[in-house]
Amino acid sequence: MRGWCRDFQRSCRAAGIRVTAQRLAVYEALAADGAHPTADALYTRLARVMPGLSRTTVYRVLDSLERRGLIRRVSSTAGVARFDARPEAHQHLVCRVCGAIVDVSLPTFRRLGVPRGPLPRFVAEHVEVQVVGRCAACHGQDAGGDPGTGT
Amino acid sequence: MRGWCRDFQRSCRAAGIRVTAQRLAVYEALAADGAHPTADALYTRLARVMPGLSRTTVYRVLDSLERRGLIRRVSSTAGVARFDARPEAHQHLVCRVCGAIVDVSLPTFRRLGVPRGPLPRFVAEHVEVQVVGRCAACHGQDAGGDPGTGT
DNA sequence: CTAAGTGCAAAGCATTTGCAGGCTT
DNA sequence: AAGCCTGCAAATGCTTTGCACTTAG
Repeated sequence: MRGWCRDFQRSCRAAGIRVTAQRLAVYEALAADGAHPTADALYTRLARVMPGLSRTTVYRVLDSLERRGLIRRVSSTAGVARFDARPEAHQHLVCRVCGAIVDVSLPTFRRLGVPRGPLPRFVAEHVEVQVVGRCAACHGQDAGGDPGTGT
Repeated sequence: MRGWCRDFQRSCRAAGIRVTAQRLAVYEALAADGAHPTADALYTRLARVMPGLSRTTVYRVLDSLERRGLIRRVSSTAGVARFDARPEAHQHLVCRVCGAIVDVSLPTFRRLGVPRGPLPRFVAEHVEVQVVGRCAACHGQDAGGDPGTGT
């Protein structure tokens, strides 16, 4: 219940960025949320406990952490950015209607790493696997609506 | 050089949507472009040959085709929507800096289909595999800039 | 004929940027 | 002390919506 904090501070120093209350807060909130929150979701949650926090800062913090590889921006079919602090390899179920993202661990993909073959002028960093479809709430529609909350 | 047209018309009828000049044009332009163009890129290209075409229409056409499954919205880490008309299974190299998407065919993933295991209240439609990293133009930066054009 | 599709202009959100302080190092 | 970070407000950029007209079926 305290380890992540020291680890995170170490990571920040190693990455050459300063340890600020905002970075700590955003990282903790993200790590505690398994639903791949959006920047705005994190802001809303944090603003309650950290008045004065700016939405801009949340965006900037997420951006800087992603640049140093401390968190990931998960790719999605919806237009809003979603983030992930979980380092372990896992796959995503993404609903093409409401954009919800759920973690899964599919044995078939579990041990597939970054392909070692010659990639055309490209530096591979990691592989993302997404099962695209429709979640329970969105089953029935073809797409376009927003029946689920996506959380 | 004419087959796609009749096939597309048939698909539209089967999907219950009308065959219009705009739909034909957008679909043809998308199918002819291997770079996973954005809605705006398609609009710009088409506006030259089809004056009066509206950007709104391009968005709406892409949306309706995606809803019926005639094309796909490819998931990406960047904020702009990119589309794909290629039905064959393939994987994507996505640059996390400039958002460029390149097709690849990785033997390891080639024959991996939608997992048949019990997915938690989810209707799986297809699987997407992305190798995230940095393209040649963006190598050197950590992220954030826009050195490449992404096309 | 009639409902789906289109164009235009304006609105809507998510995200970014400029600038003046504030706080980590 | 120096410069990275933050907050605020305004700007940007992609995408959607309202409305009246057009056109495929």
